[in-house]
Amino acid sequence: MSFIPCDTSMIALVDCNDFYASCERVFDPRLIGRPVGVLSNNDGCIIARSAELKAMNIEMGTPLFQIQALERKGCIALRSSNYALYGDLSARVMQILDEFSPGVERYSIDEAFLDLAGMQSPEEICRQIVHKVPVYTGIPVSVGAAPSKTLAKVASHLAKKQAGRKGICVFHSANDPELINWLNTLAIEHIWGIGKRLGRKLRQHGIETALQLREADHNWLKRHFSVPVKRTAMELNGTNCLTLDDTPDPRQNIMCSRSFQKATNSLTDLKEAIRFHAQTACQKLRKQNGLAQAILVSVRTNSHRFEPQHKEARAWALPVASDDSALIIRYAQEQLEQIWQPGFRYRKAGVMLLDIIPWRPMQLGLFEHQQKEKKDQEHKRRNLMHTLDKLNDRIGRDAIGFGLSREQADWKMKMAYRSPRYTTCWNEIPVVKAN
DNA sequence: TGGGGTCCT
DNA sequence: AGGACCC
Repeated sequence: MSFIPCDTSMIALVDCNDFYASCERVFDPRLIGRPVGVLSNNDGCIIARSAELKAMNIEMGTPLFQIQALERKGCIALRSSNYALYGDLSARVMQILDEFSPGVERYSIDEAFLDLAGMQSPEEICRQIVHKVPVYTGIPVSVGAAPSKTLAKVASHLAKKQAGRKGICVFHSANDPELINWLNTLAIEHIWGIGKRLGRKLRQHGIETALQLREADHNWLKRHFSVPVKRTAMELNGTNCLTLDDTPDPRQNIMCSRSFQKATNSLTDLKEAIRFHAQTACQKLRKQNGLAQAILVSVRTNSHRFEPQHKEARAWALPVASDDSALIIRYAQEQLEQIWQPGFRYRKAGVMLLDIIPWRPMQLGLFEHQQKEKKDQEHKRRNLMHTLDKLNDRIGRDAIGFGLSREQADWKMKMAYRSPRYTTCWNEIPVVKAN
Protein backbone atom coordinates (compact mmCIF):
# COMPACT_ATOMS: atom_id res chain seq x y z
CA MET A 1 0.00 0.00 0.00
CA SER A 2 1.36 3.40 -0.88
CA PHE A 3 1.14 6.30 1.47
CA ILE A 4 1.11 9.85 0.19
CA PRO A 5 1.68 12.30 3.01
CA CYS A 6 -0.62 15.30 3.10
CA ASP A 7 2.10 17.84 2.55
CA THR A 8 2.69 16.65 -0.98
CA SER A 9 -0.76 17.78 -2.04
CA MET A 10 -0.78 20.32 -4.84
CA ILE A 11 -3.95 21.91 -6.13
CA ALA A 12 -4.08 24.26 -9.07
CA LEU A 13 -6.86 26.73 -9.71
CA VAL A 14 -7.24 27.65 -13.35
CA ASP A 15 -9.24 30.81 -13.80
CA CYS A 16 -10.30 32.32 -17.11
CA ASN A 17 -9.46 36.01 -17.32
CA ASP A 18 -12.51 38.28 -17.58
CA PHE A 19 -14.33 35.23 -18.91
CA TYR A 20 -17.53 36.65 -20.41
CA ALA A 21 -15.74 39.60 -21.98
CA SER A 22 -13.07 37.26 -23.38
CA CYS A 23 -15.77 34.99 -24.84
CA GLU A 24 -17.29 37.92 -26.69
CA ARG A 25 -13.87 38.72 -28.14
CA VAL A 26 -13.26 35.22 -29.46
CA PHE A 27 -15.78 35.69 -32.25
CA ASP A 28 -15.62 39.45 -32.56
CA PRO A 29 -11.97 40.48 -32.75
CA ARG A 30 -12.97 44.12 -33.11
CA LEU A 31 -13.45 44.00 -29.36
CA ILE A 32 -9.81 43.13 -28.68
CA GLY A 33 -8.08 45.97 -26.87
CA ARG A 34 -11.36 47.81 -26.32
CA PRO A 35 -13.27 48.26 -23.06
CA VAL A 36 -15.94 45.55 -23.06
CA GLY A 37 -18.79 45.13 -20.59
CA VAL A 38 -21.27 42.28 -20.34
CA LEU A 39 -24.73 42.98 -18.96
CA SER A 40 -26.91 40.99 -16.56
CA ASN A 41 -30.19 39.41 -17.59
CA ASN A 42 -32.60 42.01 -18.91
CA ASP A 43 -29.62 44.27 -19.55
CA GLY A 44 -29.85 45.63 -16.02
CA CYS A 45 -26.24 46.24 -15.06
CA ILE A 46 -22.61 45.29 -15.67
CA ILE A 47 -21.68 41.78 -14.54
CA ALA A 48 -18.36 41.29 -16.34
CA ARG A 49 -15.66 43.65 -17.55
CA SER A 50 -12.57 43.50 -19.68
CA ALA A 51 -9.34 44.89 -18.23
CA GLU A 52 -9.83 48.12 -20.20
CA LEU A 53 -13.28 48.67 -18.73
CA LYS A 54 -11.96 48.00 -15.22
CA ALA A 55 -9.27 50.59 -15.89
CA MET A 56 -12.02 53.14 -16.58
CA ASN A 57 -13.29 52.54 -13.04
CA ILE A 58 -16.62 51.25 -14.24
CA GLU A 59 -17.58 49.02 -11.35
CA MET A 60 -19.38 45.72 -11.20
CA GLY A 61 -23.12 46.35 -10.90
CA THR A 62 -23.07 49.71 -12.68
CA PRO A 63 -26.57 50.24 -14.12
CA LEU A 64 -26.84 50.34 -17.89
CA PHE A 65 -28.27 53.86 -18.02
CA GLN A 66 -25.13 55.29 -16.43
CA ILE A 67 -22.90 54.07 -19.24
CA GLN A 68 -25.24 54.13 -22.20
CA ALA A 69 -23.89 57.49 -23.35
CA LEU A 70 -20.34 56.10 -23.43
CA GLU A 71 -21.57 53.19 -25.50
CA ARG A 72 -23.33 55.45 -27.99
CA LYS A 73 -20.19 57.51 -28.42
CA GLY A 74 -18.30 54.30 -29.13
CA CYS A 75 -16.02 54.63 -26.11
CA ILE A 76 -17.04 51.25 -24.76
CA ALA A 77 -18.66 48.11 -26.17
CA LEU A 78 -21.55 46.40 -24.41
CA ARG A 79 -23.03 42.93 -24.78
CA SER A 80 -26.08 41.24 -23.28
CA SER A 81 -25.06 38.00 -21.57
CA ASN A 82 -25.01 35.07 -23.94
CA TYR A 83 -24.83 31.96 -21.79
CA ALA A 84 -25.09 29.57 -24.71
CA LEU A 85 -21.80 30.97 -25.98
CA TYR A 86 -20.09 31.07 -22.57
CA GLY A 87 -21.17 27.54 -21.69
CA ASP A 88 -19.85 26.21 -24.94
CA LEU A 89 -16.47 27.93 -24.64
CA SER A 90 -16.27 26.81 -21.01
CA ALA A 91 -16.66 23.20 -22.12
CA ARG A 92 -13.81 23.64 -24.60
CA VAL A 93 -11.54 25.05 -21.91
CA MET A 94 -12.41 22.22 -19.51
CA GLN A 95 -11.74 19.62 -22.18
CA ILE A 96 -8.21 20.93 -22.54
CA LEU A 97 -7.67 20.98 -18.78
CA ASP A 98 -8.62 17.30 -18.67
CA GLU A 99 -5.43 16.61 -20.61
CA PHE A 100 -3.30 17.94 -17.78
CA SER A 101 -4.63 15.95 -14.84
CA PRO A 102 -6.87 12.97 -14.16
CA GLY A 103 -8.52 14.99 -11.37
CA VAL A 104 -10.31 18.09 -12.66
CA GLU A 105 -13.15 19.69 -10.75
CA ARG A 106 -15.27 22.06 -12.81
CA TYR A 107 -15.85 24.55 -10.06
CA SER A 108 -17.74 27.16 -12.05
CA ILE A 109 -18.25 28.25 -15.61
CA ASP A 110 -14.81 29.87 -15.65
CA GLU A 111 -12.81 28.06 -12.97
CA ALA A 112 -11.47 24.58 -12.39
CA PHE A 113 -9.40 22.90 -9.67
CA LEU A 114 -6.76 20.45 -10.87
CA ASP A 115 -5.10 17.81 -8.74
CA LEU A 116 -1.38 18.11 -9.41
CA ALA A 117 -0.24 15.92 -6.50
CA GLY A 118 2.83 13.87 -7.30
CA MET A 119 3.56 15.60 -10.58
CA GLN A 120 7.21 16.48 -11.20
CA SER A 121 6.97 20.16 -11.98
CA PRO A 122 3.76 22.01 -11.19
CA GLU A 123 5.36 25.16 -12.63
CA GLU A 124 5.88 23.51 -15.98
CA ILE A 125 2.30 22.24 -16.06
CA CYS A 126 0.96 25.68 -15.21
CA ARG A 127 3.09 27.21 -17.94
CA GLN A 128 1.73 24.73 -20.49
CA ILE A 129 -1.85 25.43 -19.41
CA VAL A 130 -1.44 29.18 -19.64
CA HIS A 131 0.03 28.69 -23.11
CA LYS A 132 -2.28 26.03 -24.53
CA VAL A 133 -5.75 27.15 -23.43
CA PRO A 134 -5.68 30.50 -25.26
CA VAL A 135 -4.12 28.95 -28.35
CA TYR A 136 -6.89 26.37 -28.62
CA THR A 137 -9.86 28.38 -27.37
CA GLY A 138 -9.00 32.07 -27.55
CA ILE A 139 -9.60 32.40 -23.82
CA PRO A 140 -6.71 33.68 -21.67
CA VAL A 141 -6.29 31.97 -18.29
CA SER A 142 -4.20 32.30 -15.17
CA VAL A 143 -3.20 29.59 -12.72
CA GLY A 144 -2.48 29.53 -9.03
CA ALA A 145 -1.18 26.40 -7.35
CA ALA A 146 -0.62 25.57 -3.68
CA PRO A 147 -1.08 22.72 -1.20
CA SER A 148 -4.79 23.47 -0.60
CA LYS A 149 -7.76 24.83 -2.52
CA THR A 150 -7.98 27.94 -0.34
CA LEU A 151 -4.29 28.69 -0.87
CA ALA A 152 -4.64 27.97 -4.58
CA LYS A 153 -7.30 30.69 -4.62
CA VAL A 154 -4.83 33.07 -2.99
CA ALA A 155 -2.14 32.09 -5.49
CA SER A 156 -4.50 32.57 -8.41
CA HIS A 157 -5.28 36.05 -7.18
CA LEU A 158 -1.58 36.90 -7.19
CA ALA A 159 -1.10 35.29 -10.60
CA LYS A 160 -3.59 37.77 -11.99
CA LYS A 161 -2.67 40.78 -9.97
CA GLN A 162 1.09 40.85 -10.24
CA ALA A 163 2.07 41.43 -13.85
CA GLY A 164 5.58 40.01 -13.46
CA ARG A 165 4.18 36.55 -12.79
CA LYS A 166 2.78 36.17 -16.30
CA GLY A 167 -0.40 34.57 -15.04
CA ILE A 168 1.30 31.88 -12.95
CA CYS A 169 1.84 31.64 -9.21
CA VAL A 170 2.96 28.46 -7.47
CA PHE A 171 3.50 28.00 -3.74
CA HIS A 172 4.99 24.61 -2.85
CA SER A 173 4.62 25.20 0.84
CA ALA A 174 2.22 27.07 3.07
CA ASN A 175 5.32 28.49 4.74
CA ASP A 176 6.66 30.21 1.65
CA PRO A 177 7.78 33.63 2.96
CA GLU A 178 6.17 35.46 0.07
CA LEU A 179 2.88 33.72 0.77
CA ILE A 180 3.04 34.54 4.46
CA ASN A 181 3.73 38.14 3.60
CA TRP A 182 0.70 38.26 1.41
CA LEU A 183 -1.55 36.49 3.94
CA ASN A 184 -0.52 39.14 6.41
CA THR A 185 -2.03 41.85 4.23
CA LEU A 186 -5.03 39.84 3.00
CA ALA A 187 -8.19 41.17 4.63
CA ILE A 188 -10.27 38.51 6.34
CA GLU A 189 -13.39 39.00 4.21
CA HIS A 190 -11.40 38.45 1.03
CA ILE A 191 -10.60 34.88 1.93
CA TRP A 192 -12.51 32.27 -0.05
CA GLY A 193 -15.33 31.04 2.19
CA ILE A 194 -15.39 34.08 4.47
CA GLY A 195 -18.16 36.44 3.46
CA LYS A 196 -19.36 39.76 4.75
CA ARG A 197 -21.04 38.44 7.87
CA LEU A 198 -18.36 36.07 9.05
CA GLY A 199 -15.80 38.74 8.26
CA ARG A 200 -17.53 41.19 10.56
CA LYS A 201 -17.82 38.64 13.33
CA LEU A 202 -14.18 37.62 13.07
CA ARG A 203 -13.10 41.24 13.18
CA GLN A 204 -15.06 41.68 16.39
CA HIS A 205 -12.77 39.05 17.86
CA GLY A 206 -9.68 40.82 16.61
CA ILE A 207 -9.05 38.60 13.60
CA GLU A 208 -8.53 40.88 10.64
CA THR A 209 -6.11 39.13 8.30
CA ALA A 210 -5.71 35.72 6.71
CA LEU A 211 -2.52 35.18 8.69
CA GLN A 212 -4.32 35.87 11.96
CA LEU A 213 -7.04 33.42 11.03
CA ARG A 214 -4.64 30.62 10.30
CA GLU A 215 -2.81 31.23 13.56
CA ALA A 216 -5.96 31.28 15.65
CA ASP A 217 -6.79 28.28 17.84
CA HIS A 218 -8.72 25.84 15.70
CA ASN A 219 -10.88 24.47 18.48
CA TRP A 220 -11.80 27.99 19.48
CA LEU A 221 -12.75 28.73 15.86
CA LYS A 222 -14.92 25.64 15.75
CA ARG A 223 -16.65 26.56 18.98
CA HIS A 224 -17.19 30.26 18.30
CA PHE A 225 -17.81 30.05 14.59
CA SER A 226 -18.32 26.82 12.68
CA VAL A 227 -16.67 23.79 11.19
CA PRO A 228 -16.21 25.52 7.82
CA VAL A 229 -14.33 28.43 9.42
CA LYS A 230 -12.04 25.99 11.17
CA ARG A 231 -11.50 24.19 7.89
CA THR A 232 -10.65 27.46 6.15
CA ALA A 233 -8.04 28.14 8.82
CA MET A 234 -6.55 24.67 8.31
CA GLU A 235 -6.54 25.17 4.56
CA LEU A 236 -4.64 28.43 5.03
CA ASN A 237 -2.11 26.42 7.00
CA GLY A 238 -1.64 24.18 4.00
CA THR A 239 -3.73 21.24 5.20
CA ASN A 240 -5.76 20.11 2.26
CA CYS A 241 -9.14 19.37 3.86
CA LEU A 242 -11.53 20.30 1.07
CA THR A 243 -11.93 17.34 -1.25
CA LEU A 244 -11.59 17.69 -4.98
CA ASP A 245 -14.97 16.79 -6.41
CA ASP A 246 -14.34 15.65 -9.96
CA THR A 247 -17.44 13.49 -10.28
CA PRO A 248 -20.33 15.46 -8.83
CA ASP A 249 -23.57 13.62 -8.16
CA PRO A 250 -26.37 14.35 -10.61
CA ARG A 251 -28.72 17.14 -9.55
CA GLN A 252 -31.60 16.27 -7.30
CA ASN A 253 -33.49 19.38 -8.29
CA ILE A 254 -33.44 21.35 -11.51
CA MET A 255 -34.66 24.91 -11.45
CA CYS A 256 -35.36 27.29 -14.31
CA SER A 257 -36.65 30.77 -13.59
CA ARG A 258 -36.22 34.25 -14.95
CA SER A 259 -37.53 37.69 -14.29
CA PHE A 260 -39.48 39.36 -17.07
CA GLN A 261 -38.48 42.46 -18.94
CA LYS A 262 -41.88 43.90 -18.03
CA ALA A 263 -44.24 42.89 -15.26
CA THR A 264 -47.44 41.24 -16.44
CA ASN A 265 -50.70 39.94 -15.07
CA SER A 266 -51.72 38.10 -18.20
CA LEU A 267 -52.30 34.41 -17.57
CA THR A 268 -51.41 33.78 -21.21
CA ASP A 269 -48.04 35.43 -20.69
CA LEU A 270 -47.38 33.46 -17.55
CA LYS A 271 -48.40 30.20 -19.17
CA GLU A 272 -45.99 30.89 -21.98
CA ALA A 273 -43.19 31.59 -19.54
CA ILE A 274 -43.98 28.46 -17.54
CA ARG A 275 -44.04 26.36 -20.69
CA PHE A 276 -40.70 27.74 -21.73
CA HIS A 277 -39.08 27.08 -18.35
CA ALA A 278 -40.63 23.62 -18.01
CA GLN A 279 -39.21 22.75 -21.39
CA THR A 280 -35.71 23.95 -20.55
CA ALA A 281 -35.83 22.10 -17.24
CA CYS A 282 -36.90 18.88 -18.99
CA GLN A 283 -34.04 19.18 -21.44
CA LYS A 284 -31.61 19.40 -18.55
CA LEU A 285 -33.37 16.49 -16.85
CA ARG A 286 -33.00 14.22 -19.87
CA LYS A 287 -29.40 15.26 -20.30
CA GLN A 288 -28.60 13.83 -16.88
CA ASN A 289 -30.77 10.75 -17.49
CA GLY A 290 -33.17 11.51 -14.71
CA LEU A 291 -36.87 11.29 -14.00
CA ALA A 292 -38.69 13.89 -11.92
CA GLN A 293 -41.20 12.70 -9.36
CA ALA A 294 -42.59 16.12 -8.52
CA ILE A 295 -42.65 19.67 -9.85
CA LEU A 296 -42.90 23.10 -8.32
CA VAL A 297 -44.24 26.18 -10.01
CA SER A 298 -43.57 29.64 -8.64
CA VAL A 299 -44.62 33.19 -9.47
CA ARG A 300 -43.82 36.46 -7.77
CA THR A 301 -44.34 40.17 -8.08
CA ASN A 302 -41.57 42.74 -7.90
CA SER A 303 -40.87 43.17 -4.19
CA HIS A 304 -38.93 46.39 -4.77
CA ARG A 305 -42.08 48.21 -5.77
CA PHE A 306 -44.78 49.71 -3.62
CA GLU A 307 -47.68 47.76 -5.01
CA PRO A 308 -49.74 44.69 -4.11
CA GLN A 309 -47.42 41.76 -3.56
CA HIS A 310 -48.02 38.12 -4.30
CA LYS A 311 -45.45 35.40 -4.02
CA GLU A 312 -46.39 31.76 -4.25
CA ALA A 313 -44.87 28.41 -5.02
CA ARG A 314 -46.63 25.09 -4.99
CA ALA A 315 -45.25 21.60 -5.37
CA TRP A 316 -47.15 18.78 -6.97
CA ALA A 317 -46.26 15.10 -7.16
CA LEU A 318 -46.38 13.70 -10.67
CA PRO A 319 -48.54 10.60 -11.17
CA VAL A 320 -45.48 8.81 -12.54
CA ALA A 321 -41.82 9.72 -12.51
CA SER A 322 -41.32 11.40 -15.85
CA ASP A 323 -39.00 13.23 -18.23
CA ASP A 324 -41.69 13.98 -20.77
CA SER A 325 -41.80 17.66 -21.73
CA ALA A 326 -45.42 17.54 -22.87
CA LEU A 327 -46.64 15.93 -19.67
CA ILE A 328 -44.62 18.17 -17.40
CA ILE A 329 -45.62 21.32 -19.27
CA ARG A 330 -49.27 20.35 -18.88
CA TYR A 331 -48.93 19.75 -15.16
CA ALA A 332 -46.96 22.93 -14.63
CA GLN A 333 -49.55 25.01 -16.43
CA GLU A 334 -52.40 23.42 -14.48
CA GLN A 335 -50.65 24.40 -11.31
CA LEU A 336 -50.00 27.89 -12.48
CA GLU A 337 -53.74 28.34 -12.87
CA GLN A 338 -54.13 27.34 -9.22
CA ILE A 339 -51.75 29.96 -7.90
CA TRP A 340 -52.22 32.82 -10.37
CA GLN A 341 -54.38 35.66 -9.08
CA PRO A 342 -55.84 38.63 -10.94
CA GLY A 343 -54.71 42.09 -9.95
CA PHE A 344 -50.98 41.48 -9.48
CA ARG A 345 -48.14 42.53 -11.71
CA TYR A 346 -45.95 39.45 -11.83
CA ARG A 347 -42.26 39.94 -12.41
CA LYS A 348 -40.88 36.42 -12.29
CA ALA A 349 -41.95 32.83 -12.88
CA GLY A 350 -40.18 29.53 -12.61
CA VAL A 351 -40.37 25.77 -12.68
CA MET A 352 -38.47 23.35 -10.48
CA LEU A 353 -38.22 19.62 -11.07
CA LEU A 354 -37.99 17.80 -7.75
CA ASP A 355 -37.03 14.41 -6.31
CA ILE A 356 -35.10 13.39 -9.38
CA ILE A 357 -34.25 9.69 -9.65
CA PRO A 358 -32.11 7.86 -12.19
CA TRP A 359 -33.97 6.93 -15.34
CA ARG A 360 -35.65 3.53 -15.44
CA PRO A 361 -38.27 2.04 -17.73
CA MET A 362 -41.83 2.79 -16.75
CA GLN A 363 -43.37 0.57 -14.11
CA LEU A 364 -45.67 -2.04 -15.50
CA GLY A 365 -49.37 -2.25 -14.87
CA LEU A 366 -51.31 -5.32 -13.77
CA PHE A 367 -52.79 -6.38 -17.05
CA GLU A 368 -50.77 -7.59 -19.93
CA HIS A 369 -52.58 -5.84 -22.76
CA GLN A 370 -52.24 -2.58 -20.90
CA GLN A 371 -48.58 -3.25 -20.39
CA LYS A 372 -47.90 -3.55 -24.06
CA GLU A 373 -49.89 -0.47 -24.98
CA LYS A 374 -48.25 1.62 -22.32
CA LYS A 375 -44.82 0.37 -23.24
CA ASP A 376 -45.35 1.28 -26.88
CA GLN A 377 -46.56 4.68 -25.90
CA GLU A 378 -43.60 5.29 -23.66
CA HIS A 379 -41.26 4.14 -26.38
CA LYS A 380 -42.76 6.62 -28.84
CA ARG A 381 -42.51 9.43 -26.29
CA ARG A 382 -38.88 8.69 -25.64
CA ASN A 383 -38.08 8.69 -29.31
CA LEU A 384 -39.79 12.01 -29.74
CA MET A 385 -37.95 13.59 -26.82
CA HIS A 386 -34.67 12.15 -28.01
CA THR A 387 -35.19 13.62 -31.48
CA LEU A 388 -36.13 16.97 -30.01
CA ASP A 389 -33.02 17.09 -27.86
CA LYS A 390 -30.80 16.13 -30.75
CA LEU A 391 -32.27 18.78 -33.01
CA ASN A 392 -31.97 21.43 -30.35
CA ASP A 393 -28.38 20.41 -29.67
CA ARG A 394 -27.55 20.61 -33.32
CA ILE A 395 -29.54 23.59 -34.54
CA GLY A 396 -29.54 25.72 -31.43
CA ARG A 397 -31.38 25.57 -28.15
CA ASP A 398 -35.12 26.30 -28.40
CA ALA A 399 -35.06 25.67 -32.12
CA ILE A 400 -37.90 23.21 -31.69
CA GLY A 401 -40.33 22.70 -28.87
CA PHE A 402 -43.89 22.64 -27.70
CA GLY A 403 -45.89 25.69 -28.56
CA LEU A 404 -44.69 28.97 -29.93
CA SER A 405 -43.84 32.02 -27.90
CA ARG A 406 -44.54 35.44 -29.25
CA GLU A 407 -41.35 37.16 -30.21
CA GLN A 408 -41.92 40.32 -28.16
CA ALA A 409 -43.71 38.98 -25.08
CA ASP A 410 -43.37 40.88 -21.79
CA TRP A 411 -42.08 37.79 -20.00
CA LYS A 412 -39.10 37.47 -22.30
CA MET A 413 -35.73 38.83 -21.38
CA LYS A 414 -34.48 42.11 -22.68
CA MET A 415 -31.32 41.47 -24.66
CA ALA A 416 -30.73 44.56 -26.71
CA TYR A 417 -26.98 43.93 -26.96
CA ARG A 418 -26.94 40.21 -27.59
CA SER A 419 -24.12 38.84 -29.68
CA PRO A 420 -24.86 36.02 -32.13
CA ARG A 421 -24.90 32.46 -30.82
CA TYR A 422 -21.73 31.75 -32.79
CA THR A 423 -21.27 28.22 -31.58
CA THR A 424 -24.74 26.90 -30.92
CA CYS A 425 -26.95 28.19 -33.70
CA TRP A 426 -26.51 27.40 -37.39
CA ASN A 427 -28.05 30.69 -38.47
CA GLU A 428 -25.55 32.61 -36.45
CA ILE A 429 -22.23 30.85 -36.98
CA PRO A 430 -19.50 33.21 -38.04
CA VAL A 431 -18.78 33.55 -41.75
CA VAL A 432 -15.17 33.78 -42.83
CA LYS A 433 -14.52 35.83 -45.94
CA ALA A 434 -11.35 35.43 -47.97
CA ASN A 435 -10.18 37.09 -51.15
C1' DT B 1 -27.36 42.32 -10.33
C1' DG B 2 -29.65 38.10 -10.62
C1' DG B 3 -29.94 33.04 -11.72
C1' DG B 4 -28.11 29.30 -10.37
C1' DG B 5 -25.63 26.27 -6.88
C1' DT B 6 -23.49 24.07 -2.13
C1' DC B 7 -22.95 23.20 2.63
C1' DC B 8 -24.11 23.68 7.51
C1' DT B 9 -27.05 24.37 11.50
C1' DA C 1 -36.27 25.29 6.37
C1' DG C 2 -33.26 28.95 6.38
C1' DG C 3 -28.76 31.14 6.47
C1' DA C 4 -24.31 32.02 4.53
C1' DC C 5 -21.40 31.73 0.96
C1' DC C 6 -19.90 31.06 -3.85
C1' DC C 7 -19.58 32.41 -9.01
